[in-house]
Amino acid sequence: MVTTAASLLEYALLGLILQGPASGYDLRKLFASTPMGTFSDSPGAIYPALRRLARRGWIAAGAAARGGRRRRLFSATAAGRRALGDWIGLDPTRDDVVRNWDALMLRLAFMTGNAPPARVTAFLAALELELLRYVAELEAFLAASGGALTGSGRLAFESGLAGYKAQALWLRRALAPSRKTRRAS
Amino acid sequence: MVTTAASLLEYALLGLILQGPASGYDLRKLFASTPMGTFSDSPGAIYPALRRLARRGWIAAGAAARGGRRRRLFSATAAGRRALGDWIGLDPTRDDVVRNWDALMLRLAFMTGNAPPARVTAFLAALELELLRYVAELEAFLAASGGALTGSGRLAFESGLAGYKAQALWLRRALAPSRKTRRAS
DNA sequence: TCCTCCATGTAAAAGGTTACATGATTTG
DNA sequence: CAAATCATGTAACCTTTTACATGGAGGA
Repeated sequence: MVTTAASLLEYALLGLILQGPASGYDLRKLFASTPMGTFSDSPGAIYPALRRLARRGWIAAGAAARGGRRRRLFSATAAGRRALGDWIGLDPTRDDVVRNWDALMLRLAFMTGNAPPARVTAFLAALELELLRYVAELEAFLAASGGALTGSGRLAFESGLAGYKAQALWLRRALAPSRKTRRAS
Repeated sequence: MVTTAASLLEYALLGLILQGPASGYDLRKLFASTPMGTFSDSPGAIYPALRRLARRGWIAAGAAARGGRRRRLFSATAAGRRALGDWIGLDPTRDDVVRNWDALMLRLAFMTGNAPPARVTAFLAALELELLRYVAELEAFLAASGGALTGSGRLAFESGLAGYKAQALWLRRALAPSRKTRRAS
């Protein structure tokens, strides 16, 4: 069964709710006060997204009434857990690397606890492959037509390249333990 | 006069057209075959965006008919040049760093040729300030509640941090020449 | 009581994605 | 001539942004 994909915000909300029931307001605060701040904390995005998740049957609202204050606590359903698992199971593509890096990192962030531990290293290894391929592409571009880059244009390009290379280094470090294990075994 | 902001895609198109007249197809090919590939090359995005730019008076379509093939060549207007200059003149904010890094790099890329050379170093210096501030925030978060980060969650966080640190390093390198000059003067 | 924060929502507008449509022109 | 490519577009759908709206709870 292939469930149609949800938006990145929806997956972010689903993943957070899977770590424990939460209200829309809780989630907004989370986005406003943690490194998850890359997501918008605007109610006009979050409440409709929660409703969509509920309509899909991935989360469900429980009656709260704790303390008397009006609050809608959402919990994840079994279908929700499965949906996140499916999403996490997607392999990184070139397009992910170029245009959806955020989605890759969100999938990674939610892996522990929602997928078998081996999934993490498999994901990282596949990501390293795609990333190194793309870095090679960028360097080929630089070699071929880098001379045409003007002053600040070149700077911007170098910023991008430096960013991708830093991720490659991070990946090598993150994969080092598992590689050592494999070599030793 | 404050012109209302345009979308990032619109600024990308405007900046490219400022470097020389281009058709929608030219721009699509550019997005499909260069590191500008972070932008979508879908006609459903580009052609409407070009029409919006034309309606604003930032670009204008010239009759082409070169070779007989049907092509609409767009050229930038004086108003377009001014609009891009205004946009480039915006200083980097925290929000830019956290959620609009792409826009920052696009502004930087278009600076040479569309703004006085001093603008580049001023921009980079302001960016360095915001970036270092944000990196400090992230490290404070790690120190305060980093223990709560689960396995793969921690990895994702570290990836982000590594990325920002790499940009900080890139910025220091990019600013090194101008700092040396200032020290010497 | 007044103000602030908690908490949830709605409505309009705009932009992008996806998919489809259409013709002209090279190229094999 | 057929197929691929050039070149431009349109329409439906979905999500996000922005701004506004509402009402209860708690503190000064």
